[in-house]
Amino acid sequence: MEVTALADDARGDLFDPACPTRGLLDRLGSKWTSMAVKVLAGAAPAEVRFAELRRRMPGVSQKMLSTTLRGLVRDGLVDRRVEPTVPPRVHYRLTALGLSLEEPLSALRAWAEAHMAEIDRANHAAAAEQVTGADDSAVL
Amino acid sequence: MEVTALADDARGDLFDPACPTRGLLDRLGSKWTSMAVKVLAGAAPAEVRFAELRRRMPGVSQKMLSTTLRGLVRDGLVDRRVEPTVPPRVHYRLTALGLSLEEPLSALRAWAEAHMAEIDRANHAAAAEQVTGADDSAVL
DNA sequence: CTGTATCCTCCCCGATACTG
DNA sequence: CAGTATCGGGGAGGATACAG
Repeated sequence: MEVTALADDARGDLFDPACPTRGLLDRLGSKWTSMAVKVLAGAAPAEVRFAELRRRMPGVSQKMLSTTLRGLVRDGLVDRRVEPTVPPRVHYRLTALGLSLEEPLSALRAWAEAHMAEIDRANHAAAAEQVTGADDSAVL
Repeated sequence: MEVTALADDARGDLFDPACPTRGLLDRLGSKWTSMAVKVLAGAAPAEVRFAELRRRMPGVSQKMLSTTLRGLVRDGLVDRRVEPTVPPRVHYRLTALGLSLEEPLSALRAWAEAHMAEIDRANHAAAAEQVTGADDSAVL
């Protein structure tokens, strides 16, 4: 692996200071991050083990869960505690910073649950216009 | 181009109903979406023209702005109004749905502005541990 | 049990050029 | 002015195998 250890998980040196939101959304946008935060937040302040975390995130692979958690730990949003047994047990929990993120994030989740169906309908309507020859005057 | 017109902008038939948040974050995660919403929300209820929008989003290309806006229109978050002049003028503004998204989204922006620097520091600290041989006892 | 190492595929996004 | 068409690089992320 050599010197590549430096660039290991680095997602670039962040972003344009004028728009920190992009840096945050790049992270939350990665497929499993928000779900991991959700599960960890739901269990807080208790810890969650790797396998348990995986069970609560249907569809995630070992690799992606590992990668996701490493990113969160690196960002200081999650704490990682290793129980030095054989086999090892690894526990994760949100840091104070991670917990503080849960608040605005849950607001976004609430919006999603309330309005994503509407977005879904808008998409299907747009698709329908395509097949009907973009005849928008008759829609509805 | 043929029948591909159907699949044109379709980002899949959405997502697992159990997690509408993923569908939303997939959209907000795309590079220019959140910025476009921000600019449009800042101008609301006024409309913003394509070129003006582009000026307020430093670094965006014509193609990506066009693609981003098309996605937002398709999702029902943005309205598009064409002034049939020569050359044409096209105006964009958030729909009621788009405006409602701005609320939780601005909360996320506030969190980002308040805490991304901290995440930045955590990342640099993690990088530093790599070069020092993971000696975390001496950090700080 | 909790990871890491490879390989490989898909698609996001940027650059560039062209159109009405 | 407001787009669309095309090409190409690079990274996200899934499958699989292996390790401590």
